[in-house]
Amino acid sequence: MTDGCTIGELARRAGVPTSTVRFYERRGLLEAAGRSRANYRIYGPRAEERLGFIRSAQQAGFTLKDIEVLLGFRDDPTPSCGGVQALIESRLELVEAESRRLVQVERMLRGWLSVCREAEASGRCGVLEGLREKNLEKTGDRP
Amino acid sequence: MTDGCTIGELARRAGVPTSTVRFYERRGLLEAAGRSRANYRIYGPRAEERLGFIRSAQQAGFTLKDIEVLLGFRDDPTPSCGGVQALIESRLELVEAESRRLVQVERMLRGWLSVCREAEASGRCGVLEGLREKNLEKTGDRP
DNA sequence: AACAATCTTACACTATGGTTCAATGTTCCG
DNA sequence: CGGAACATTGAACCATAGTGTAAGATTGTT
Repeated sequence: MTDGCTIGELARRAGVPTSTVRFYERRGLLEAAGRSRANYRIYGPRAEERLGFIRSAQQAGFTLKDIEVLLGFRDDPTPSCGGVQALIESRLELVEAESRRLVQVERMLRGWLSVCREAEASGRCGVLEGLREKNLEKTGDRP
Repeated sequence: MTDGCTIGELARRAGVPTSTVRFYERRGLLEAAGRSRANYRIYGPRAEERLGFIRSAQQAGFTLKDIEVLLGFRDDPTPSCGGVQALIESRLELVEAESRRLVQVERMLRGWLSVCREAEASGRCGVLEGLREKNLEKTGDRP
């Protein structure tokens, strides 16, 4: 018993509600924690790290399902690393694509805004006319 | 009766399933279409444009709820344009923030990948060790 | 001892954006 | 005429990622 904290502590450190921690356990992302005599979940630093990993992976856009796979690779000393690599690569591609898409979206929104402001300057509300006519000038979306 | 197409036609043009078109109608995003004698929905070019607008706005990350508001401003010649502008501006900020975040995520993923590849080169699968130890080197996430 | 805070469980519910189904009616092509 | 392809409806259902609730046990503080 060098350390070990309750679910509330762990959740606070990770910045998630306790309900989420329990939810991850139900989903099998966090292994069932040890229990205190009062049946409270007791977490060690490994759980904290694991939870941190989950949140990071989530930030990267991995679904919980993907994260299950990633965690599986961490847990299992299998020599076939290809699966993770593929997963990460494909996520990277998606992120890159999304990045490019957001640039287009940004341009679109700025366009809308400028229509809005021009119109404002000239008294009328231009959002309707502007958007009605130009629609969005189809910012090339085909892959 | 210059033109007017069925739901299937409209859906095909917009690249969505017919079920989605009906769903949008249920949600009030598309006004109830006119009907043929056989009670088929008949759409004109305005509906097509409106559907296009919805999809574009969705691409920009607006929720259907937001889009309801945007469409409301298009429909209603109210002189108070501020609401839309605010909506668009706030979306733009979110998109910018997300753009920045994705750059971080990209770096993170590349980091994971390089660990992965190094390890591969040296025979072991490094994803576990690598990710276990560095976790993700906390790519500064605080706003 | 009393009281708040924290923990336990199971189950139900939320929001978002649709999709699927069954039963039935209509239109088009050969 | 017949069958394929399309249309109609309401209702139920899906995935994702949780959140909320009730009812009770435990722990820490005063």
